[in-house]
Amino acid sequence: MATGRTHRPATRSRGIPEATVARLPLYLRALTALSERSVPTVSSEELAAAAGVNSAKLRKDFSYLGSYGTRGVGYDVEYLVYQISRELGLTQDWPVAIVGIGNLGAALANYGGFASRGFRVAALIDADPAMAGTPVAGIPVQHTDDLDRIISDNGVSIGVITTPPGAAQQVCDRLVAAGVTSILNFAPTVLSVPDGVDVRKVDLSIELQILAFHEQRKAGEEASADGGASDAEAEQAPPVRATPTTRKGPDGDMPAVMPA
Amino acid sequence: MATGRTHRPATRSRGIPEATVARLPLYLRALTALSERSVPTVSSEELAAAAGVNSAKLRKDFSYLGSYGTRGVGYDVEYLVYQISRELGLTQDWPVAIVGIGNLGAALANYGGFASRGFRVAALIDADPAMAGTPVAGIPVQHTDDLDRIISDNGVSIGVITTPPGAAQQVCDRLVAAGVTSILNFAPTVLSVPDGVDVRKVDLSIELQILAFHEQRKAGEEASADGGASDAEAEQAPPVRATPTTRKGPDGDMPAVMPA
DNA sequence: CTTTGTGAATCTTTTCACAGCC
DNA sequence: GGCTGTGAAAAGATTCACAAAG
Repeated sequence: MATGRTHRPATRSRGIPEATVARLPLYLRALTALSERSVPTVSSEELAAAAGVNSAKLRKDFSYLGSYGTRGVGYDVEYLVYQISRELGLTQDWPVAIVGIGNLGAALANYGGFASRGFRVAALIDADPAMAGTPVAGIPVQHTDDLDRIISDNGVSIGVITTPPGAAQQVCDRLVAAGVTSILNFAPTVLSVPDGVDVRKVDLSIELQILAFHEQRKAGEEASADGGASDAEAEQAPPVRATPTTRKGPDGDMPAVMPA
Repeated sequence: MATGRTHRPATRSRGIPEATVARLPLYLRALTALSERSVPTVSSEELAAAAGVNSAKLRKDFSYLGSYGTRGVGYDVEYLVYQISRELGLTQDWPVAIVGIGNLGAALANYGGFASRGFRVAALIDADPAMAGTPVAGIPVQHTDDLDRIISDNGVSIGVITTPPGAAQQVCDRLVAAGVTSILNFAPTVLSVPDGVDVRKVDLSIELQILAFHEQRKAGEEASADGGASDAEAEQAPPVRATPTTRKGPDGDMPAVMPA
């Protein structure tokens, strides 16, 4: 949902579809669970169920990585864990810096599942001088002034932004200038970055709004069932358009023209 | 990325594509910013830039809602804010319950942008009896035993799960039994829910893994440029497959057969 | 002249269904 | 017999490009 950037116009490198990449972590999680239970092999059907997808999709996804299964048997769990980990680049260590140590930043720093898979919180950075030195999750917070040096010294290439929205773009620019090429943005802002930098966003508010959309549908569905254009639903006086021309909202439109 | 469930086989109701729905909150945010700056109208080009998409996509998206623009002029900001809000169901109040008040749950409870758009934290629920009564973000934490009653009393239809992964499915089941039909899941677990319930997930670890994938590509690209199968990269001894048959990983495969 | 709204073309993703292999 | 791997078909999303409207 986020990036789509290709930092080189979709060169015919080893092309794994983006949708597939986004599911590999899911498979990996399911496989890790099986591995811990010492399950030796798993079928596409079983694994798909554990990952919450259908088996055809899973098989197609795996086919982009190579032929790692055995017909009539399934997939070797350990082998597949290794292959997917390698494909995702998790056989190496990724130092990560979190910028903006408020409630959310601190929560992420404390989050266990973070370190579990190759990711290591290498630095915490905040603009508040009062926080400098205070340890959060055992890691001392450092001041933004030193951002550049902190990034270089730790070889950070992945940055996590948990600042207030107003500071996000500036922080982003500084991270990029310091050499960060992947950013996970929790601030509700659209970040603009140069080509070659990937941004993914996580936005609570957006997720809730998407849920609200569907929720509303469900509520409306109970009442409908006849195809008629139902009566109004305008609880508050909606704003009137500047030029009240021919609008054609498919249904539930503004209730006729209203005086301002 | 998350739901895909249709709780009725994609009935020809007012069909707005899922991809469009996922972008509406983005447009709304950009529009709200314009509204606050009292900008009266905006072109698809400008708005698209502010939302971080291209203008053709934006126009197509809006076309599903109806014809709300004026040719040669653009879109009326206030009018569009209202229309999108209504479409997303944000003209009504959505009481939300957060279950699992650890670091993350508390951070979300404190998160400002939460309340801003129709969402209201109606209840905080945790399994730890010691937390009961303690206020977090001004809201007293209640015990899981009362989950059922809390959900009904507050008319909650959207639940947020921030429990440890082991508890997530159970909490989910209880929420659904109590009447919740939309769930935002922060726990790294695949939730199974009955038809008619929507689940969206937010997973930090997955996002980082996707970034790592692309990051790895970038690093590899510098070195390559010749099409040759490069030499190994196996830092650790990888697991050997049970039946070491003909695998054909497209490149960077396991370094020949190894004795266990 | 400017900018929307939208068919048509293109690209991506998912699903189907079955040949091929164990 | 069971299960993977994959072409081919279908569905969905994005982009193009331009007629229609102001």
